Amino acid sequence: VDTHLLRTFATVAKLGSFSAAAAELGYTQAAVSQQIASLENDLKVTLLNRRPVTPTEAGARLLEHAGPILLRLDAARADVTRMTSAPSASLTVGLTPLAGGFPAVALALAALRRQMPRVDISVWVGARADVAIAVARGDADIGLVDGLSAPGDSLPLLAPASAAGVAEAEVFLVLPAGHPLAGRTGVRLANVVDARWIEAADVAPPLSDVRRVARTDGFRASFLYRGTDTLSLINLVAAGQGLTLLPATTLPATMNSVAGSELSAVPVTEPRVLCRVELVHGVLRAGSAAAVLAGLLSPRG
Amino acid sequence: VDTHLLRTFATVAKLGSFSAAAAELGYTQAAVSQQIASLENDLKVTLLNRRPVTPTEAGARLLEHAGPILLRLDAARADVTRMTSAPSASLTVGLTPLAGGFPAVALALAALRRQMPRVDISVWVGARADVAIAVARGDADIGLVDGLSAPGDSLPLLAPASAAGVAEAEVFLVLPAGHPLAGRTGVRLANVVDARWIEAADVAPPLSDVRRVARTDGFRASFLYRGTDTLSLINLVAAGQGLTLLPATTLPATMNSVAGSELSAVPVTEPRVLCRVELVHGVLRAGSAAAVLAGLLSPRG
DNA sequence: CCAAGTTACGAGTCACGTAAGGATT
DNA sequence: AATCCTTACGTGACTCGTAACTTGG
Repeated sequence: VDTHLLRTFATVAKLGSFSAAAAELGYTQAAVSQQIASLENDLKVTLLNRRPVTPTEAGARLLEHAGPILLRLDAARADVTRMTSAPSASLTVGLTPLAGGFPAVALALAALRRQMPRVDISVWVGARADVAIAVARGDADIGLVDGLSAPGDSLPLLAPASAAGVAEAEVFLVLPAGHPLAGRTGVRLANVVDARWIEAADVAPPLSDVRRVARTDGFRASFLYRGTDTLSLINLVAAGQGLTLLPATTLPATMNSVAGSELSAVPVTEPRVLCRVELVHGVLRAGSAAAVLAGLLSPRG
Repeated sequence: VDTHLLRTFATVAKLGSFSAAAAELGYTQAAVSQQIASLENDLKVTLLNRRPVTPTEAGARLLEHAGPILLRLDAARADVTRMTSAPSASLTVGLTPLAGGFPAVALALAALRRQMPRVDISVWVGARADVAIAVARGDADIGLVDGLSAPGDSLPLLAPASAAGVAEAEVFLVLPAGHPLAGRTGVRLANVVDARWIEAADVAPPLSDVRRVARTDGFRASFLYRGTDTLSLINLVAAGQGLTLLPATTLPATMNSVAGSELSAVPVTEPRVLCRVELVHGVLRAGSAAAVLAGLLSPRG
C-alpha cells in the first residue's frame, strides 16, 4: 500500500470521479485509472463502483483509514520540518469560536504582542477538528480548542498533536427570554434532555459531547446550524429555534448584542460540566513565538 | 514521504544498524543507505547519526509518527482483507492477563465452543498494547483488554480499532498479610499514594492509569516488574516488594495459590474505580466466529 | 453519440544490486 | 585490519502520458 495510491483513492472517492481527481492531483485520468487498478489489484478487492463512482463496502472501510494516515503523514513532515525551519517571523493561531472569548486567551495574545512586537500574528477561526488538523499539518503553529468536559478531564484528542489544558469556564444553558426555565438560578441537564436542541457542532459544544458528559442518549438535534458564527447561533436561540449551551465567557458579548432582553442564560449545575480550552501544538522550538505564547497560556503563566 | 522509506527508517532506528535492517528487510545495505539518504534529502534534515547509528532530534520526532502510521497502514490492509477472506475456520483471541479472569469472558468462550464446535479457537495472552496492536493488524481476530476506569468511562483507545465495554469488577488493593492496612474493610486511594508500588504495566493496571483515575502525581513505582504472569506479581507482593491493584475477579485464584495466608486484599472505596474489560475488534463479518463471540460478550448477550 | 473509464504501448525515471570507495574503531 | 556506511554506475522495473478502445446513459 503506497501512500500516493491512497491519496488518489481518497481524492477519487471524495470527488466521485476519476477525471476530476486527475485534474486535482495533476495526473491524466488514465494514470488515475491505473493507480486505482493497481491498488485494487494489490488488495484483491474492488474498491470503487464505476459509473457512478462510489466506494464499495471494502472501499468505504479503506477510506476510514486513508484520512488519518494521510493526515499523520503530513503531520510527520510538518513536525520534522518545524525543527529546522526559521524560529519565528510569523505566528498563525487557530481558534475555535468560543475559545477566543476566554479572557486568558485574549490576555495571552495581548501579552505576546507586547513581548514580541515584531512578530506577525494572524488568527484563524474554525471548527474544532479543522483547527486540530491545521495544527497537525503545520498550517497553524498553535491552536486553542474548546470543548465540554467534566472538571479536570482532558478533551479527547482530535489529531496527532499534543494538548494541554489552559482555561475553564462554567457552562450556561441559553434560552429565549420567554422560556419557562428563564430566570432560574440553575438547571440540571437531566431536566432538559428532551428540549428542542440546536446542533451547532462548529460553534457550541456538539450534542454528542453533551451526551457523553451527561451519560444519556437524549439531547437530540431538532435544528442543525453549520458555520462558526456565534452571534447567528444566539439569534436562532432568541428566535425560539432551540436551546444551546455556551460557556460563561462568551455570554456577556452575546447577550448585549441581541435587541431587548430576549435571551436568558441559566447555569448548568448538575452534573458539573465545564467548557475547557486546550492548547494544541506540534513541536515548540524554544524562543519561537508559538513557544512564548504557550508559556503565557500555561497554568502558571 | 513514501511508506517503505518510513518502514526502512523505523527498522534502522530500531536495530541501530543499516546492515541489520537490510538483512531484516531483504535489501542490500547499499539500498538501505540510499533510502535513508533519500528520506533525509526529501525532508532536508539529518535523521540519523552514523557510527554509532542513533536517531537525531528530528529523527526521534519522525520516529514517533512512523510507528502509528505503519500500524495504521497494516490495519487498513487487514481491515479490507477481512471483508473478503474466508469467514471463519479459526479464531484467534488476544487477552490481557487480567481479562481472562473475568467470568463473563470465560463463559463466553465456553459458550462459543459449544455453539461453534468446529472452530479452532486459540488464545494468546499479552500486554494491553500488544493485544490492541495484534487486533489492528489482523494478527488476532478479537481482543479483550482490561484497564482501570471510573464507572461508565471507556478506556483510552490504544490502536485504530473499535472497542466496547464488556465487564467490570471492583478493584482491590493487594498487600502482604502483615501490612498495617491488611484486614481493613476498605481503603481510600489517597491514603496509599506514597506507598511502595510495583509497576507491572503488562499485568496489573499501569500506575499511570492509577494516577489518571486518582488525579494525583503520586503512585510512583519503586519496583518494576516486566512480564505477563499474574502469579509472579502477587508473589512479589507477598514478599513485601510493594503493593499492586487487582480486580476482584482475579483474587480468588491468586490468593489461594500463595503459601499460607501471606496476602491480604482490601477493596478500594474512594474514588470509585473499576477494572473494566473491553472488546476490541476490527471488522466483524456476520456469522464469523469473532462476530458470534462478540455477540456472546455484548451487554445483553 | 457523448462522457467517462479502461487498455495498450512507448519513454523516461527511479530504485535496486554490484562493486568500489572512505571512515572510524 | 575489519566493520560499516557511502558513492558510482548499470540494469531492470515501474509509472506516467498519449492514444486507441469500450461501455453506459
